Amino acid sequence: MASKDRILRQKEETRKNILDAAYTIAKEEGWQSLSMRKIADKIEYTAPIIYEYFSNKDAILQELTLKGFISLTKDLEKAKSLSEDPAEQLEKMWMAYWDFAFSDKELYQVMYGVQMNCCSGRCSATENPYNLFTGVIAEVMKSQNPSKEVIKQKYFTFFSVIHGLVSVNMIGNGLSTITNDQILKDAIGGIIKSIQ
Amino acid sequence: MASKDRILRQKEETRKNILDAAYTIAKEEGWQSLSMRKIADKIEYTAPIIYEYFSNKDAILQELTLKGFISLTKDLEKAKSLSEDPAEQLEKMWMAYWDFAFSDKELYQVMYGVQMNCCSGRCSATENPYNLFTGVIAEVMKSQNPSKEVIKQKYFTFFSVIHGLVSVNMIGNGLSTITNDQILKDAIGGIIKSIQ
DNA sequence: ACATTTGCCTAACGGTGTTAAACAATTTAA
DNA sequence: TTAAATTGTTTAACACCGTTAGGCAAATGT
Repeated sequence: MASKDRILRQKEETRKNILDAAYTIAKEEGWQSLSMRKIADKIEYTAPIIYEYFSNKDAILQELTLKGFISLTKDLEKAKSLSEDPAEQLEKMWMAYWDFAFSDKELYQVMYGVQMNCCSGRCSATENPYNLFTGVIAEVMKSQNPSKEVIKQKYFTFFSVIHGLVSVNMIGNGLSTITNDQILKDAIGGIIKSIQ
Repeated sequence: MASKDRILRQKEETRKNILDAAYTIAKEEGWQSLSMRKIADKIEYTAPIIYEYFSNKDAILQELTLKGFISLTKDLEKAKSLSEDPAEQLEKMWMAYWDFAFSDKELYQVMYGVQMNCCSGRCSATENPYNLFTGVIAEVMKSQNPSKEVIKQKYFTFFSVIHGLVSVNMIGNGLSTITNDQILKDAIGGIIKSIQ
């Protein structure tokens, strides 16, 4: 029966619709006002239907988080491919990270719990950006034969700076875009120089 | 009638009790599970009473935020007083900031919207830490005659690094305390050196 | 003593996430 | 083809949330 396939495709589609609806609502009204009933409304169903696709609301957020990390990883890989020089790669990657945070603001919020209580459980895809960055950092530092621990430490230094800057900007601080750009480039450049 | 005074004192006490109860519940179960009815339970009243002291739940969070900034400011002033050298003052102040974030974790969360949707409206006390820090930064950089804008920028560089590191640690990252301390001291030291 | 204010509570409204039960439609079996 | 079983979907409900309105009882003022 080929109709089975069609039904399966349809099921997959509603699943996708639920995720899309959730993300759309979050973009339009913020995560705070996202509700199961609103999602149901948007996909033209009633709320309990959603529970046949996701075990609860948190599972929806978790799946969006996963999608976010996949998307971010793609951006980072693309940025890396723009250069051959590790130091340049690193700079471009963090810039891509920064761009991601603001072009997919709500996704970033749910991924890192900015201004919202995100799902605690972490998926394995979380580690993809980590692996990408530490790989390039290792390349930049290779003349120093750094330990895994040192690389990890350097990564978190980078991450703290960028994530801090992102958070501060999402909460709203009264800094101009130009100033932010300068802080960002200064910080990234500074750390890269310090590890070379 | 001196009984008026007693009643006024009692009213002030319940107000304080509400704030204390809210903070206690947040510490015990997290901000997410804080509810008006739980607060009422803890102070042995029913929920509507709270609205005679605070216009709504957000007002409670806002007042706790205010208390947080006052407390943080006090810590920063104390740290500053430990040294006469501006650069040293700056280091000690950021260390105090770090300590505050973890000894009053929930307060920090509500102040800066980490893992929760904090109240958007900012009180004037928010600017107290800002003024303290920029004052000392200006002192450190005084030989360069920096503009207000530059000082602001340097402040936000500091802030981003520290707040980023704090956020990352509150979300949970798998870094040891020692590593964090090292990153923190490296970062603070690095920035101070870069502005001297 | 009565009238008024005050303190506090119960009940309710509209919302939330989530579950159970009922109904309708479709597929399967006889 | 008709009866049975399965699937899709909805309605109703539960327990909770923030918040408001109304009423009761005690304390206060006159």
